[in-house]
Amino acid sequence: STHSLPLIHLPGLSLIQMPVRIRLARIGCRHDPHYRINVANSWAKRDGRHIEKLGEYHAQPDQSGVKRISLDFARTKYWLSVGAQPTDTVARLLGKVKLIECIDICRPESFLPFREAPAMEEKESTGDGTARNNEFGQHIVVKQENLGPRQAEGLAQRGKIFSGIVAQVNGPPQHELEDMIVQHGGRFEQYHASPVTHMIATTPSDTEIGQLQLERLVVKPQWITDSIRDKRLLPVDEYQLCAQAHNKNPSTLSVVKATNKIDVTKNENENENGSENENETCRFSDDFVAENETCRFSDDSVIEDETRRSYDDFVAENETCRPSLEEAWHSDIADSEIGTGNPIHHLRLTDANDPNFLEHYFAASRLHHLSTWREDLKLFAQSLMRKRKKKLHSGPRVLFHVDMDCFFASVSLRDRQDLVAKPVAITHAANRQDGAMKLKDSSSDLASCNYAAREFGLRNGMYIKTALQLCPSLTLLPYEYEKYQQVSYELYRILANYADELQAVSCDEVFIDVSSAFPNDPSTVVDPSNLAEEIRKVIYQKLGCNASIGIGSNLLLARLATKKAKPNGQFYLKEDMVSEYFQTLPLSNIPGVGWSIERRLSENGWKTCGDLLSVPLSRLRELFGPKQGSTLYERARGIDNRLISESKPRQSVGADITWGVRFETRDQLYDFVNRLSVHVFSKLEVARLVSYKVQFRLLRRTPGAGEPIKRLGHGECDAFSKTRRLGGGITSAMALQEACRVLCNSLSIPPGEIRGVGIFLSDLAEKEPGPKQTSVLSLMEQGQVDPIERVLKMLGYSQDVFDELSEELRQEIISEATMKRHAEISPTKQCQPPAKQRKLPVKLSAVKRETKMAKTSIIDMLASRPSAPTGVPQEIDQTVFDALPEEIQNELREHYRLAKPMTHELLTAPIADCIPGFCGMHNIEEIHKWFSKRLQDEPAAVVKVDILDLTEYAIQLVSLGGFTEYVRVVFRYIVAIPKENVHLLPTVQLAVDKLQNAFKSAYGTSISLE
DNA sequence: ATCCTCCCCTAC
DNA sequence: TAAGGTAGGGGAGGAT
Ligand SMILES: Nc1ccn([C@H]2C[C@H](O)[C@@H](COP(=O)(O)OP(=O)(O)OP(=O)(O)O)O2)c(=O)n1
Ligand SMILES: [Mg+2]
Ligand SMILES: [Mg+2]
Repeated sequence: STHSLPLIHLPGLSLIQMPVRIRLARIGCRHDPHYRINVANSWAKRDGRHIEKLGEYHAQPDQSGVKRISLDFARTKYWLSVGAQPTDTVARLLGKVKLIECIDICRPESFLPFREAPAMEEKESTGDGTARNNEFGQHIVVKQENLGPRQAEGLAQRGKIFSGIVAQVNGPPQHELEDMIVQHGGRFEQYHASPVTHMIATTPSDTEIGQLQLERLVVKPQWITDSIRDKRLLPVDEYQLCAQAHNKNPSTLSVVKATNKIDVTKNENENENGSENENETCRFSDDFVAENETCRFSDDSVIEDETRRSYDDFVAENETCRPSLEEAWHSDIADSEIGTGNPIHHLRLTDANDPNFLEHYFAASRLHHLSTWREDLKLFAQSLMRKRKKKLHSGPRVLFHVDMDCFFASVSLRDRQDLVAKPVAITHAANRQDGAMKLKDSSSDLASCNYAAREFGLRNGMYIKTALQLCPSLTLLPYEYEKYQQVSYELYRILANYADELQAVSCDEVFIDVSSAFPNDPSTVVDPSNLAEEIRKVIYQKLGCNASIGIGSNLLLARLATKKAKPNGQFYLKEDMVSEYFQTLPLSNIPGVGWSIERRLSENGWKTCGDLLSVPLSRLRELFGPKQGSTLYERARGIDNRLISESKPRQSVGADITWGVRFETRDQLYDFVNRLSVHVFSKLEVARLVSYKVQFRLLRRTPGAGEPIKRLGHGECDAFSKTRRLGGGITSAMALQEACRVLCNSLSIPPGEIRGVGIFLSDLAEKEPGPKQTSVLSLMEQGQVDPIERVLKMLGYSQDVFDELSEELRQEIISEATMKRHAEISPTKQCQPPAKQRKLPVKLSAVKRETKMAKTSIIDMLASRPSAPTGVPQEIDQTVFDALPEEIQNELREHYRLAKPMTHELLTAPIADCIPGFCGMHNIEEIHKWFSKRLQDEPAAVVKVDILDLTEYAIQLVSLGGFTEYVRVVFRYIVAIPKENVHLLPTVQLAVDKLQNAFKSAYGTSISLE
């Protein structure tokens, strides 16, 4: 029966790419490594989710010196027969037990003696496995049958008790429970942050690992086992660990009701004027606001000096003639509150007055993710391309525009093969508990829908209620941000292998220049489609999702070609096709032509690119301005002179919240502005930039506008902004808060009217301008930095400490280290080192004076290590130590002796027992060492959890009180991580935000680097 | 001319 | 319930 699987047609994909692997997953502890032999999607993490377990392999010999392997022969044969690819190691194991030749032993779970370990050098077994000679390295050819990637069918045979269940297992026996869940149709998540439907735990403490589980359904493991026993999904009631955790208490419920009541009233009001419609493309307003009226509040008043006029003054003056009196709904809120005596905002957790609003909001916001990923990926792309040597190519340009098909939907559908052919959409509405009845009113956004859904007219960005009208059978799936991010970074890595140049566009979209893959001679005709095909195959194989590729000789053509290529295809828009292709191409298809410009064009009767051919350039410039006019003129003709990856460094850093903003008092507004300031300043710090200019913006509900169509949305609004330059730069979060408060006051908008708040910093400069770039980075690129590294390593730190030093000190270190290196290299200078070394100015005292980070970390390192016989700290490489000038050696020894009693109190903190991975660690050096190793050994997804764990630990210290300096050291360490590991930027920003939040709620102020 | 401030628009 | 963010291009109109 396993061979009558339905076929899925996947054009252009040969079977060899079936992305199902048979591979090892490491389980067991450090000293008893053993491995599970799993069937898994090739894009899954090594120890992550698998489709089916086939057996186990014990790398350590047992007492009788035998290494044991257990294997379900029948299932293994089945998987091989449908094209699952064993990894090399597994192939060797299978070869050893002769399964590859399909011997007819079919004893499930049988143990076989296995005397020699195969080599364990492949990626999946990073553990402690030492590479050995590979005696079993014969290549195995696995029979490919005509089945395509229907890998999950094996699982279908087991029934789907847990279909739709996403569990996070916290207590033991974790792996076994996860296995059971997967084998019966469910899924599990490893990370605290991931959305799950059920948490499985034996004791309440198991759920305290993260702090986000408060609202989750927590059930005992028995629920799993009993459900499997009864072959059906049992109700959770009797298995809930702690009913409180899931059921809201009655008082909360009643408040929710009260809130709804008000919403109903508001909705009724809205239905009468109901001016906002969903098809509006302009986010803030339907109509253009008359010029010179946009700032009427500040214009009407006689404010000259913004700093001298407080908001209080404004309110006092306007108390008697409040412009908002006519705006009924605002009074409604105030009235109901007074009437019930029930301060709603205290209990309504979803709006901006919740102190944790930003954290929760950002965690859930797709557009926030999209934006931050884009910035991070720009840097990641740079770092990827820096490592590749530049190829020069003078032949014709060949540009690929690579874009994942229905990205969010595709990622989710990897694990839901049953849904691929059905219409599917990714949306927050998928998390709704209540029935489908209410979904048809949902104003939740549709982020991404698959192509089956698009046949019904569904489009990204629609409201769910609209989508359901067009397609009642639509399946809704929730966001899975972790996965999108992982796929994005992997996509970039893959494409960097093919690219001469690479330009990040978004998390699912990249331009690459692949010209050098083709001959210089323009007369030779080579079809770039083959290369595109190959890249798409690799993407599918590695990521399990389809990409489409547009090919063109400039960015515009490549971009337009992608539209035609989709889905799951490629298209070469050759230059000789341009005139025909563009004649009928709607102008709205030109990137940069959106809703507004399209309308202005159509007002002149221009709809297609062909229509613009007869319009003189001068006319277009007259109508649209010099730049936009010229651009339109060129784009309509297929002309695009932009160069790929020609991007300036970042020009601005900001944050903009236009959802959930509902203030009733001035203090609420200020509190929120303060929290947003902290966030923006920490973004600036993580980006290692300084800024000299603040722009503050408020969205004000347009007078007379109806209620927003989107729940807690901004509705129809006008935007008001003020800018302020700070000569000395914005030096702290508090300075930013002050600046924002001033600007906020000068805008003079009643809090109840505000629907959005934005803070944007510009006039940016590198935090340590000049020297940092020219010295450290360039030296590192030239490979001249090793002596510095040795010195710094010896000090227990690397680049991050170095960058904290003053310019002079760094310069000295560099010059000395460079000379030292030359001395080492050149034998003729052997006589010189003593003199040089004597001058080496890397004095610990100077270093310590310069930075607290260096001070604390060095002293801490010294304090935390017992003395070696020579007086050399054990962790310092003796040869490195010996190579140091005597002066430094002495200084090290001296500090080593002195430091311990002095600093113990300051620099040790309670052991973080509750944080996995940090057990027993209580000083920064241990943590640093741990991270250095993890950064080297572990994939980003794992280090990411480490960082979040460390953050949790720091947050616990904060809530304990005290340990401020220690937390600061941890904070600085975290902030420094992305400098060498750009791919961790998203995590670090998240961690920093969390830490800042915790610090602020404990101490009322954010923590600073200094 | 060029810069500055306050916007608007666009893309994902 | 719902999570409508953000960086960059650019225009209008005033100041320099
Ligand atoms: N209004 C939008 C547009 C996009 N996205 C997110 C979800 C998309 O999956 C992702 C990529 O955007 P694309 O424009 O590339 O759209 P898709 O990849 O979903 O579909 P397509 O096949 O058209 O590229 O960005 C979003 O959340 N909201
Ligand atoms: Mg896409
Ligand atoms: Mg895209």
